[in-house]
Amino acid sequence: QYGETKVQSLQPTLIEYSSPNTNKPLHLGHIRNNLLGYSVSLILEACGKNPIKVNLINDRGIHICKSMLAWQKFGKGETPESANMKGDHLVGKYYVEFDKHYKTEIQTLKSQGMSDEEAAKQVPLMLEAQEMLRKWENGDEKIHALWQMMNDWVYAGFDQTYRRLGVDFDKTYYESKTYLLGKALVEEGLQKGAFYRKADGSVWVDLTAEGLDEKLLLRSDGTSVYMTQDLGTAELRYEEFYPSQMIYVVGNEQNYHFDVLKLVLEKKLGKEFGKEIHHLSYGMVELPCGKMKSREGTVVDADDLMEEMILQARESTEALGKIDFTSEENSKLFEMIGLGALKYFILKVDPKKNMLFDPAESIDFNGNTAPFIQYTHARIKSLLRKALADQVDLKVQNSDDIHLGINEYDLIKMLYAYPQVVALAGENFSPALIANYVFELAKDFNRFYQEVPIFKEEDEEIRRIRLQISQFVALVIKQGMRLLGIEVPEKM
RNA sequence: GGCCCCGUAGCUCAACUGAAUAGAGUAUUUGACUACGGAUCAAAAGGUUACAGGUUUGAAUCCUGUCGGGGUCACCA
Repeated sequence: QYGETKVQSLQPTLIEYSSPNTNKPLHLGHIRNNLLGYSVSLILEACGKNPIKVNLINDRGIHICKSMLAWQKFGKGETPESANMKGDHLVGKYYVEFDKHYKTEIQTLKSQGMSDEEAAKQVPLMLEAQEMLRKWENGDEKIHALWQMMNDWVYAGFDQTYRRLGVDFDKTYYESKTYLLGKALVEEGLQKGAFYRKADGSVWVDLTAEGLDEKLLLRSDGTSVYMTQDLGTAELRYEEFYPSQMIYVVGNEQNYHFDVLKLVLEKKLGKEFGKEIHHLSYGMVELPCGKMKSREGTVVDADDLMEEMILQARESTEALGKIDFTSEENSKLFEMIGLGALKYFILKVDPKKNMLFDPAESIDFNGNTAPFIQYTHARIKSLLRKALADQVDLKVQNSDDIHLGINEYDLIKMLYAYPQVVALAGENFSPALIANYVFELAKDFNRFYQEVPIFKEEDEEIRRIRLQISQFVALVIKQGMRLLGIEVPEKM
């Protein structure tokens, strides 16, 4: 029952993760982000904290206008229904479409003798997109209707992806509603003399004394930038929840951004809550060919990947000839194994580190993998079913006078360590610690299982002890895997 | 170029934050009771922890330098 306590009166711990853009579907990088955020929230909960999961959807800006414009120009009224496509994929298709036309137009301009820079400034399609953004910001009704419609398509798609991945949120913020925040803080900083205004009206903060650069906080036209919004959003959340900690699950490419964010809040503005911000920075998922780039089509799509994993689980299971279940049980099992393998593959790596994903070799089902652990669990459950059928009483009668073998001793020691592992994982925000522990436990059990007879053991008392150890191992495996967001089957 | 992160078996990852012989998985080779479920287990082999110095009783871990890889330095988010 580790992990089931939740003290409501505790100050909450805010954890932001996922934070997608609404111009394209989720990919492998988001998967690492989502799995981490969700798992860390479960681990914190198990450590007696009160996590609140929040998502901040980037639903406005030039990139969304690109998709909108491309759809308007080339879409011929296509909808997710008419195209028989998930909404996020459809919108993503037009984002790519925009880029294609953009490149053609820029080529045309260059062939007319323009320089790269000149051409980039004058691409008609880009000018139109910028015009669209201006209209959006001025509240143009038609543009807002289009924006709303296409975003709704995307949300429907995201919901499906999130649900399949098994993650959720307590609260969702939309950037369209928060992007104006932070201006008051900028004003405050100006009055304190922490920031300064340049001749063109733009506002800056000088962090050169802290070893960083000068950073823009407000454009010369008075509009806010990413940093401004993040300052404002942090304050908003602080006032809304009074959290003891605010965790941001964001890739390590934004380390610099968060250094600045903390510095500005803590040192420049003297905000206490700046201290409570923690950037849970995770490494990138690299492909054998290098970094993922959406424009070059080298992204691994989240939906495709999940589908592929589940398919592989099916094939492996059928190859092993284990299909004496009903078809409904089957599909549930294949999801459990396929998604389990994917989640474990990603979570077992230290979050801080970059990791490699090779689609060709795909994800193994043997060795240090979720299916291995799931198999161990299923096997123990099978033992326990047999014990139940044979009406074996698991209760150890006389625990004083028992000689444990080295295998039993090791397993018991291992089981005892579990709460410490969870605590450590909580302190370090590292699901990997739990993954590695559970794997060790499963491995130790398999050795035990292989080397030591259970039902064939003649001494009744020893038999009971072995069964009980098995039962506990299964329990801890199940609990540990649950903290990774991975389910574990009764049989497989 | 400035700043930040990383470099551990062929490959993918560990190493309780400075401790004793650097561990797993995978790939390779070999073996396992007519099975309590073989998606398992056992064994062999695989390393000068990128390199060179330094600190320490003790370094993969801390410091300095070199080489190699990545990130970041937008009036994008």
